[in-house]
Amino acid sequence: MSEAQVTAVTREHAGEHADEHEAYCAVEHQLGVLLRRARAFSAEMGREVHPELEPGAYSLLIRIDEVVPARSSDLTEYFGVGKATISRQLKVLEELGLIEREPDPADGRAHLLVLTGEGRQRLAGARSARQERFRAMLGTWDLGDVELLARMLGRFNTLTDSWTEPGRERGRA
Amino acid sequence: MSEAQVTAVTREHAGEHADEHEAYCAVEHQLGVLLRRARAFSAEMGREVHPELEPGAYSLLIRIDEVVPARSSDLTEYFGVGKATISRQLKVLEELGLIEREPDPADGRAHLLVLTGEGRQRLAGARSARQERFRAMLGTWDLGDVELLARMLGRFNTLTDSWTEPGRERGRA
DNA sequence: GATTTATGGTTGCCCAAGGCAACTAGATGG
DNA sequence: CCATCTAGTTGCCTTGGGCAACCATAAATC
Repeated sequence: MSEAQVTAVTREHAGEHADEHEAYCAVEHQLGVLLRRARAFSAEMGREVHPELEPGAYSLLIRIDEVVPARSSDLTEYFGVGKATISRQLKVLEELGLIEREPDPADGRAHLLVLTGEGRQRLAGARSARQERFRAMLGTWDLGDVELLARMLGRFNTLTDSWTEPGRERGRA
Repeated sequence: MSEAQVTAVTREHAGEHADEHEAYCAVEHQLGVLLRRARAFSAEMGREVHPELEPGAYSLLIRIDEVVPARSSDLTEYFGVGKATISRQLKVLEELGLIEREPDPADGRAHLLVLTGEGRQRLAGARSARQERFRAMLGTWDLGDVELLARMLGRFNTLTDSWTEPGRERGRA
């Protein structure tokens, strides 16, 4: 059993009361650090992947590849950012020839997003390069812990997609 | 035992081989989403805390409070961002009367950072407001899982502080 | 002790990500 | 036909942050 789990299980049988506050505190703290480093981190990743592929582009491509055919609004919802941002980034991706935007036959306002061959190729390259970086970082971890981290992040993310809808454009109230 | 742990432990006894790739992939994916949402998240937090206290300021104050007396370079190292950024943000905090910068008696170049009474007060307010938000989000989780999330994030963060030193100013090579 | 080099911080200039608002164009419903 | 709604685009703004140049002090070397 991995380091993290042992500690967790131990604590679970201890005082579940005063610990709560401390636990929120700890999450808040670690998340604070992570988010502060977010940019540097993304940049670090992005740079090694492909200079032409800017940091933000990558996750966008991933998503477009995952859900075909994607629509702009899907992406805004998924990432919890405004459609303006997505629109601009898509424009760049299109100019780089990584995606194509064909008009949605079912809805004249919308566009369907697909990766071009070039896009798919670059994505594959970027993906493996990134995964290499992740392996380099997480390689010393227990496999279970890596999976655990992914799962915890995933669960946290689902929390945030609830409150991502209201307010400040995005879901547009 | 919490949901997350059960799954992890189960998998740990399954195929530890092909899973590795998948695990890195998953971390990468979830982290991508999280980082994309980072801004919105911080903003959301910051706004409710105190309008006068901008999002980024909070974590800075926390750190300054934690390690007294703090020096600018401590903060740059801790957050993994350049000293320029920190310097600017400190200036704002000083103007808001939340911190004071007194010259370091031991080193004429450096400044020692301390929270003012006002700063300490605002920080306390902000802190509890934020924790309230975290409770609202994580409240449905098992206590063990909250602690686990904090721990996993913490471990991940320690990974990144290794590679935060080289390159792009920060550690200045 | 004077000169070089290193270090802590500040500032100017730039970029990227994102929000908001105003707008266009197609869709829907009266 | 007109009103309203919705998908995207674009202009303008703010934040966070990097880089480089710079200043002042410290250390090191001669």
